[in-house]
Amino acid sequence: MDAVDRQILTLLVQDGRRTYDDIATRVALSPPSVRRRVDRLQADGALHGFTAILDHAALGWTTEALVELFFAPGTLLEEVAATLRDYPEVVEAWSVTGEADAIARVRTRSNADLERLIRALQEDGSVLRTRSQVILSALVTRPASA
Amino acid sequence: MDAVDRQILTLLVQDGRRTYDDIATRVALSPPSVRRRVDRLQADGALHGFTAILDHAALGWTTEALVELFFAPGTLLEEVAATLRDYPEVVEAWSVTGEADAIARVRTRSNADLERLIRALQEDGSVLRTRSQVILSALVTRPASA
DNA sequence: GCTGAAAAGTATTTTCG
DNA sequence: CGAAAATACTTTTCAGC
Repeated sequence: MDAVDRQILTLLVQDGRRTYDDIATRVALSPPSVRRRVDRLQADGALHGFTAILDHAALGWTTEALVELFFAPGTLLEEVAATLRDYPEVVEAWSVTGEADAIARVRTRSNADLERLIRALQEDGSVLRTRSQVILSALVTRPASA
Repeated sequence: MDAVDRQILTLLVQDGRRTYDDIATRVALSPPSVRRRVDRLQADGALHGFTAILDHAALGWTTEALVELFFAPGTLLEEVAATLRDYPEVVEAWSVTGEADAIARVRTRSNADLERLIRALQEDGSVLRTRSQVILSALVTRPASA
C-alpha cells in the first residue's frame, strides 16, 4: 500500500469506470501494472468494489431520516440487525455509543411512509422506542478519500 | 424511466464496472441501446456517476461518529456548510429536524483525532455545542436500490 | 516481489438502416 | 432500436529488473 496505490484509489473514487489506460497514464505505470494493483487492493480488502451513484430523490425516494433506536433490555445486536435488514427502507444502521443503542438511516417515498416504517419498527419487538431526525438538506457530501 | 432502466441501474449499483455487453444480455437489449439508456439516465440526473467502494477501516480510518451540531442563534446554513467542508474528516452532513440543527458524519484515524476534531468544530464559531454518537459496528450496509 | 511491451481477446462506439 | 465495422480497452504472455 504505497502512494501510487492511494493515487489509484483516489482516481477510482472520482470515477469508478475510469480505464486502466487512463489511470496508467496518470500514475506513470503501464495498464497491466495498474490492473494488478487494483486486483491486489481488492484482495487485501482495501477496495471492496465499484458501484453506481444514484440520485435517490430523483428516483422518488424523497424522504430521508436518521432514526435512533432504543432496545428492550437484553436485546441482541444480531437480532435487531436481522429485523432492520427486513426493511428495504433501511439503508444503513450502526450500533452506537450514547443514549440510543443504534441509529438507522432510512429512505422512504414520503413522510407518510416514514411514519409507517417507524411504527412497524416499534411494533416489531426488540425496538422499544425511536427518536427521528428528518434530513432537510445535504450540507456536505464528499466522495470517500484514500 | 421504465422497468429496463431500473434494471440497468440495479445492475450498475451491484457492479459499477459491469460491461454494456453483460448488461445488454441480462436486459435483452443490444450494447449500444444500453449505453444510450445509461447516458440518458445520467443526463436526466437519476444516475450521478460511478465510484469505488473503499474499506475505510482497512485504510486506517478506524473511528467513525455521528456528531449532532447545535448552532448559535442566527447562524446561516451555508456558513456552517462551508466550515464543515474545511474538515476532510467530515464525510457527510445534513441539516435536520429535531433538537440538533445538523448532523455530521465524520471519520478519523483515532479517537484522539475525533476529540480534536470536535474541539475544533466547537471553537470554529457558529457551532455552540455538539453531541456525539461513536459508531461501534455496522448492523446494515445496503447497496442503494433503484 | 515488482515492472512493461506486444499480441490476442473483448468491449465500446460509431455509422447506418 | 440493432447489426456491423472501426476503434479502444483489457488481459495474457513472456521477459527483465
